[in-house]
Amino acid sequence: MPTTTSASGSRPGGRSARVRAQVLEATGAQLVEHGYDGLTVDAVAERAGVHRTTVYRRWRDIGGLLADLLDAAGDDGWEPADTGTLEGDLTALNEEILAGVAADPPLTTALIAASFRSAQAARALRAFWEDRYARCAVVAVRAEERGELPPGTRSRELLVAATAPVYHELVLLGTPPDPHLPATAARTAALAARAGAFTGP
Amino acid sequence: MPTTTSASGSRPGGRSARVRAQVLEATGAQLVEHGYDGLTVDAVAERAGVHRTTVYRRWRDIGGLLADLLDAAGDDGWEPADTGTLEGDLTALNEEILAGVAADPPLTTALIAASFRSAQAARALRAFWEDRYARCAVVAVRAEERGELPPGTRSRELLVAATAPVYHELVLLGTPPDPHLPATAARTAALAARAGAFTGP
DNA sequence: ATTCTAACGCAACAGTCGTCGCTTTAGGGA
DNA sequence: TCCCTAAAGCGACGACTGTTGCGTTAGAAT
Repeated sequence: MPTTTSASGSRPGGRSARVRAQVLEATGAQLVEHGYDGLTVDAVAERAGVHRTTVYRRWRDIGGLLADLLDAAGDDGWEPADTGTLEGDLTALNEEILAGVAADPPLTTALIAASFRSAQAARALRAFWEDRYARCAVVAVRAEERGELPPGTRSRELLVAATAPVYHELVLLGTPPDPHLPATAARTAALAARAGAFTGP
Repeated sequence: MPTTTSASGSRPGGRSARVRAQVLEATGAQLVEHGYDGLTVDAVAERAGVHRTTVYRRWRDIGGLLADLLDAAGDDGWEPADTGTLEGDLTALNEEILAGVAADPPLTTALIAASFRSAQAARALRAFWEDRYARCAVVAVRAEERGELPPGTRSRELLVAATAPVYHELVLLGTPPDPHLPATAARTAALAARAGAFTGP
């Protein structure tokens, strides 16, 4: 997570960039240590050694902070695992999701919660997810090349079918993490995909 | 939505019940008219013609109000539609979900948002959903009886697989409502179920 | 080196949220 | 009918959030 990203304003060098780096780092640290409820603008500002008004002016609210954090995080070089089978790839993906959602501190949940309070955070989180799904398209491509899938399979639908149950159980239904939920959801989606559920008009 | 439910306290008659009815009705009306952001304890109290502290003492926060509202709503006689086919039943269910989430005012979204702020609201919402899933079990039973499904299909898994993509797309990913999302998600889940994805160990 | 200005620091402010101690009232029981 | 008490009313309070006007500073331009 590089913190040297240049600010987009007209004075990128020196202080602005430094303040941004300090504040974003403080945001992440505060979120990790005290969860979403402990994530107030005041706490972040104090932790970053910066005045409250500076944060309010540049980021508007906590949602803005998280959005900025997410934009930076989205630029990492993440790629889906390549296990050799469609079901294996989807399972690995779901296991990452499960680990992320069930993690302590609940970073993902905090971001989702924030997205309900801040349109800015919501946009950033959705962009992050869409980017992730786009990167995962290769999973379907590989499966097609191996002959595991009918040609023309719509990767996004397949990926949503595979991952949605994990999010749904953990985030919305609040069921305790089931260690083989990732595999069963992946298997179900792979089965449907092989049967052609995501091809055709 | 009957508002004559008796309060569970030790003084059920008269004032307590009247206040509860007034406050719950005001909560619903305020939510419908001004959305979740306009749903403050103060606004509800004023609307109900009741003092702020009364609301804070009996319901603690907005989450408590919504939880109480949900408990009342869960007692309706809702039943899943019976269309004659598994896929039809699941599609109808998904269409109800889509309508609920995409509705204006966004009642469902407001409840979900509240569940991230209030553990009480979260519990109530989850109980509501589990109750709905339990009532939907009959969909799988009917399908089994028609020979559409292998015996021993786990209804909850099937229902989650069918409905999760709808919630995921609309609530988390924020994609605009796709009118045939309900049908495609239902078809996918039904396909997997027929192939035995939800049977066995 | 000097100047100029975008960005930050600062203090005071209004608005909101949730709590507390006390008083008043309604309604159930004798 | 009278009393007793659970519940509601009331005002004040502290904590937090977000804004504004103004002074200060760092660093970019020349």
